[in-house]
Amino acid sequence: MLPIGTLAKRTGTKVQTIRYYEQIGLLPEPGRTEGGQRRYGDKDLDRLAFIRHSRQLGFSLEAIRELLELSDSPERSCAQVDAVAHRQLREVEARIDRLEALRSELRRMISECSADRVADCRILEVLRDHEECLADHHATGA
Amino acid sequence: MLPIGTLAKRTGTKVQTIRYYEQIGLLPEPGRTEGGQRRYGDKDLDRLAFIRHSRQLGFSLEAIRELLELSDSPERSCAQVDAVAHRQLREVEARIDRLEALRSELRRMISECSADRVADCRILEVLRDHEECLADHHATGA
DNA sequence: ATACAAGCTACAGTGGGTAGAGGTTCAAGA
DNA sequence: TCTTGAACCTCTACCCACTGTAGCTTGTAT
Repeated sequence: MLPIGTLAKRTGTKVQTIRYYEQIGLLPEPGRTEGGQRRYGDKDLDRLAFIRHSRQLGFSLEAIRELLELSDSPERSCAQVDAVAHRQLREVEARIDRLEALRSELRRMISECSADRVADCRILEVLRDHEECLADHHATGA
Repeated sequence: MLPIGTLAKRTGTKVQTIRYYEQIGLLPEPGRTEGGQRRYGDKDLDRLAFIRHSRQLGFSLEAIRELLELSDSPERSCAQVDAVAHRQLREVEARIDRLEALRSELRRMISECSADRVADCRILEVLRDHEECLADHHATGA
């Protein structure tokens, strides 16, 4: 039975994060010692590893919750798993598109500025006047 | 003199966001009517437009604060403005790189799964076992 | 005079954690 | 067995950039 610090090291997770996952119901409440310290088994290790790997691939905790539930019913069709993964892929692709648009805007802006003084700086001018605002008014994921 | 709702519409900002910008000192405290309602002038409109354009390009509020300060001293060299813009460009490029890595991982994962049942699902398997974890343990910007 | 849209303040919540205060427990060495 | 000290515990607040709500007040048009 592993204490929380060991679980943390093995999975590359912070101790607080593990407790946070427990708090939001992503990890089950583990057993405790008489003194009240958490003790984990291999199943917990696997589950946490699953969560961390999924996070590394950009899945939200809600999506991970869904994947974990699905993986608990091994006889079901995996179409739903596929759907979650595709959704994630689409989200990543959308973020890339958005960031690539930003990148070219920034590059253009920077390349146009050859001024010395702030008063003539093209960068600031673009930021002030920026006519062709980017399509939407959403956040940029900054 | 414009009330806050008009300013909001003209700049594509929510009313609460304008009050938030004021609260954190990004917008100056405007004049008020006798009854206590905010009234804005053209300078405020310009400043808010600058902020929104910069946000659309992904600049953080801290970076915007810096840009606004710089643009208040028109005789200074614009090298610092350039530096802020370049820093932003590098951040965007880094995020793109990261997301492109995620995208290919996701694509590979999805393409490998041709199972019917959750029990044989390659996607879940990859999430469980994912050996070659991506380089770092940072957040993904999700 | 009245109706009602639009304004006001203050506080809570989002996602995904992270940091710290202040106290307790576990395990190893003497 | 005692003592040390690292690791654990709970609870709370903080990060970013907003967004939403409750409950009230003000401005404006008719």
